[in-house]
Amino acid sequence: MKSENQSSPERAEPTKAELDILTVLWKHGPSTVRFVHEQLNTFKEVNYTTTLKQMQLMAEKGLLSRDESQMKHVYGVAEEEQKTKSYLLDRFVNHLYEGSAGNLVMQLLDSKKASKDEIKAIRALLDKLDEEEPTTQQ
Amino acid sequence: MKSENQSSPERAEPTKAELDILTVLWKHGPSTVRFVHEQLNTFKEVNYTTTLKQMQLMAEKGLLSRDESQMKHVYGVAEEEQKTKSYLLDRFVNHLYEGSAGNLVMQLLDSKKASKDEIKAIRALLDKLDEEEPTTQQ
DNA sequence: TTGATCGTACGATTTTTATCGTACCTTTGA
DNA sequence: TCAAAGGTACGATAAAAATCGTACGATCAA
Repeated sequence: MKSENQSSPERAEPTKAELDILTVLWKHGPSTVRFVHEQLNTFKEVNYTTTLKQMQLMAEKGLLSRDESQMKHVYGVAEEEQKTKSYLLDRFVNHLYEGSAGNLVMQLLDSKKASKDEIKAIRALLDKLDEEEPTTQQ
Repeated sequence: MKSENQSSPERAEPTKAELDILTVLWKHGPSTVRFVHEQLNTFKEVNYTTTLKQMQLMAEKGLLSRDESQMKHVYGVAEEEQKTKSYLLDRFVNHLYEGSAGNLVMQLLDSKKASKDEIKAIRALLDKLDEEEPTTQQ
């Protein structure tokens, strides 16, 4: 069984180190500490117990859930990847772009951070949005 | 051998409190500590000397520049607003969207964070990009 | 059965960020 | 001229985040 801890009305902004761990779990799915630790060490140096402690703390905070039915506990993210990212994106937009997603995108496109294919994909998405919902919010 | 800290030349990721200050300066241009402090206090409580110290530190770090020809020093951002934002955006995209601006935009549009007008503006920008530079980077 | 290995738990400590108290200088106006 | 008001400087401290050392339980192969 997963340990439940579903109380997250108050959401915490993941710290840097936490985000690194979340990233690994998003990419690989539920994993052991050992595995996460190895992944982290491909780009930074940390002691095993540091990773362990970090993940324990995160589980406690409700950022991760864990299956402790085996000795090697398996940790997974507590919330949908998209949900969390969406939240972070929201904060980002609010802080840096006065809440205007358009402003952000414009800078993104303007500074050529998007590749051609990406631009194409974006346009396609725009079209799709356009036709499926003539009446949007706001 | 782990890759040593090589990320970027020397740019520091502004912390939360620092970002608040930058935001004020971006919005109002070069200002005195007093003014910034008052702005900050419209949405959070901080002591005057806290703001002062923070700004001094930021100046020391190179995030702000200051004109001390008057007793009331005037602080301004050391770097273009867009340049800094662009940097932050870049980090954000890299961390959360595997460097794919397209992914970010898609989520942005998908989760309806962009208003109709914004979408329109984005499309216009796309068109402009498209015609002016058939040969893009990357 | 036993010791090497691998796992978790968790208290301390270090490092980084944020905040504040206080000293002391300048300006101003009564 | 002098005290109040408002400015900077800066050391200390608090709070938050990150790291590590060590204890100790389980597993497993010899």
